[in-house]
Amino acid sequence: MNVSEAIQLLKDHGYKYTGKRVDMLEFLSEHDKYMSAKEILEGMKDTYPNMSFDTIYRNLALFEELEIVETTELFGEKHFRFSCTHEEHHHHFICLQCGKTRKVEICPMDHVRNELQGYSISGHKFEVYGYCNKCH
Amino acid sequence: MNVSEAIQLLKDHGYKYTGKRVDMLEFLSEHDKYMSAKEILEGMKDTYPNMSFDTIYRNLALFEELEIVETTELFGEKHFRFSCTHEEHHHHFICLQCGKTRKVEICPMDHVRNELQGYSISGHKFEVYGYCNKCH
DNA sequence: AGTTAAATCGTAATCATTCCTAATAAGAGA
DNA sequence: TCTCTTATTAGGAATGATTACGATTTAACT
Ligand SMILES: [Mn+2]
Ligand SMILES: [Mn+2]
Ligand SMILES: [Zn+2]
Ligand SMILES: [Zn+2]
Repeated sequence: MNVSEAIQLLKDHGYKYTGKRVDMLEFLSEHDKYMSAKEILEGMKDTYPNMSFDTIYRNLALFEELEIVETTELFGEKHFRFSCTHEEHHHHFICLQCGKTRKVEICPMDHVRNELQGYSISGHKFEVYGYCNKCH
Repeated sequence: MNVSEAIQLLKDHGYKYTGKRVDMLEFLSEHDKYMSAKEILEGMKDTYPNMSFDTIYRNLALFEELEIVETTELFGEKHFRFSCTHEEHHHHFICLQCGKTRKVEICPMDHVRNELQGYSISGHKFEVYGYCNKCH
């Protein structure tokens, strides 16, 4: 996933092309980290000083629906990052200080499916928490 | 972990023995599932019709601190279940309909530590979501 | 340029969780 | 058992993230 692909995805689904959406997508794609709605709004302040929280949340929800972003819960708040879905399925180490992520290649699901035969599996989450070199 | 051990743990840390705490612990230990604060309050209604949300949240926070319960985020709300810490480290399949859990023995961390050398790892989460036999 | 529906702003409402204060009760000691 | 101290609790207010809403603006199409 990159910004152009994301914009095309929006168009394909009949959504409009707006400067605010492009800015959000660019901001997200430039940061390899999980960010809260507030942080993302903050990042828009330069170009769009009066951008509304409603716009942030509505667009993030849309991005999530189209799998343009992936989300997780950190410190009781929803956090968002640009999707890694172009790459092969993987998970993340997440720095609890700065939110930065690092790929973790191992996915435990391959081994788990045997263990859970007969269950209807719809998803899974695997995240490693800690502190990156800069924040340690 | 069982109810007696949990009560002893509270005493050891200088906390008082109250009927409400015992009831919460028993209710939690009787249910092998993740529950919200509201569900737990609801479960207390028979014996303590006027129990306050503050009491629920305060005691749950205390239980969490003493590792009597373990928590996760489901549907945007914090959920709690009686701890499995007496057993060897493991993870859970969680039914998104009824909250029931099932042990998953595999823990991916053994394989991951090599991948993340140099990082300071403080925790991890691995959960499998889906629907149990009854809810499927 | 005109039309239409989506997008946005600003603000109000919602909902889970936390905070606060006065009243209550557990535990320790006399 | 009585008293004292301090933790615990109820009830309601406050907080903070997220969602909903009506009025206005704007992208996309003709
Ligand atoms: Mn990634
Ligand atoms: Mn378990
Ligand atoms: Zn996986
Ligand atoms: Zn593990």
